Amino acid sequence: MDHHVKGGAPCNQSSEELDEMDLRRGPWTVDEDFTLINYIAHHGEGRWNSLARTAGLKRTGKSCRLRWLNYLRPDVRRGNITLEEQLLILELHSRWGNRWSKIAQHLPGRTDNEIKNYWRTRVQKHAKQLKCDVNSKQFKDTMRYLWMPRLVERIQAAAAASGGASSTTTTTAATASTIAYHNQDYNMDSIGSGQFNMLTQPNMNNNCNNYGNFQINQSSYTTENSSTAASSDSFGTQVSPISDLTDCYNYPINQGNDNNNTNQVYYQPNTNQVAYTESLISPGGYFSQGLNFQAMDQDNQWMDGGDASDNLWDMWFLQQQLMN
DNA sequence: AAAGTACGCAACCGCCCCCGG
DNA sequence: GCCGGGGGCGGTTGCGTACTT
Repeated sequence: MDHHVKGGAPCNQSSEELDEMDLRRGPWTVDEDFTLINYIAHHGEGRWNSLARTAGLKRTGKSCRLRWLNYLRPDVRRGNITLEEQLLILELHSRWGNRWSKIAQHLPGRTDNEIKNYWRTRVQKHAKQLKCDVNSKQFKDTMRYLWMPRLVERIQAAAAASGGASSTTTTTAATASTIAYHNQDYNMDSIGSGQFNMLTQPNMNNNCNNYGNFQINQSSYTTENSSTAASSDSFGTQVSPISDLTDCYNYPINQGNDNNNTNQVYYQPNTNQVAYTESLISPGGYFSQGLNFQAMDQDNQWMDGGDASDNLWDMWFLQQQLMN
């Protein structure tokens, strides 16, 4: 698609100027991407307005910057938000609110835009379903006491299922949790490092599936034998690349992240061993309110792909918790 | 099969801050 | 101190696609 939309002047430029300069808006073409990449490869980034002019791009500097940062950067990661990343986003958002760029700094390769989109499309959706404000204490408590512990359970379960983790699903309360987050090396064999190598592929998921190696060294969560957590991840040994908050209460697992736009240009990320350590969990533990998730797991397939009645039950339960 | 709806996400917009002249 | 350009950030929009009826 080749939009050539006019109107809506960017900063400091009138629409007449835009017309005069024949600036383009809308989706970027492969040629434009290539031009931008090559220019930055030779001249570096920054001074975006002059960059756009010098490179011959009929785009605003802001548009170039955004395209580069959110899409073309070699180390940018897009696609499935892992369970670990979801947990991080929830935690960091509870700390900082809508400070997307700040949150993004703690998720290597993720952009503020993607995190913001995730929050709006996933988290806010659930707040809406629960008929409460996303900024309300009730909703924050729901995240803290329901969703985040479940995410941790699933992370642990996935790690245990993979056979490479020493953690168990039975843990005791501890003072703090330290989560080490390591990127795996990306396969650069086919593309050669240090250059901008373009490859067109239907999606990037293959590059992301094994991305997270999320270790929970200590846990504040008391989950005990969570059979559901172990079985809820239909993707077996991997930390599910396809998941979101929906399956925290029996909504069908989102099969989104289609990224099937074969016209787009993707890059193999070349992030190498980006280590992240963050003390995430507050000493009090998420289960301080004594919610019996195990019982819910067994009786109601908590977080699993239940049927409609399960959904209703879970919604009812959540609302009861919010009432308390 | 077609129409309607919901969803995900790339891109844009406007505001703001910083910094150099 | 003022001004203008560059850049960052959060909010919003609109399109393509998946899903539902």
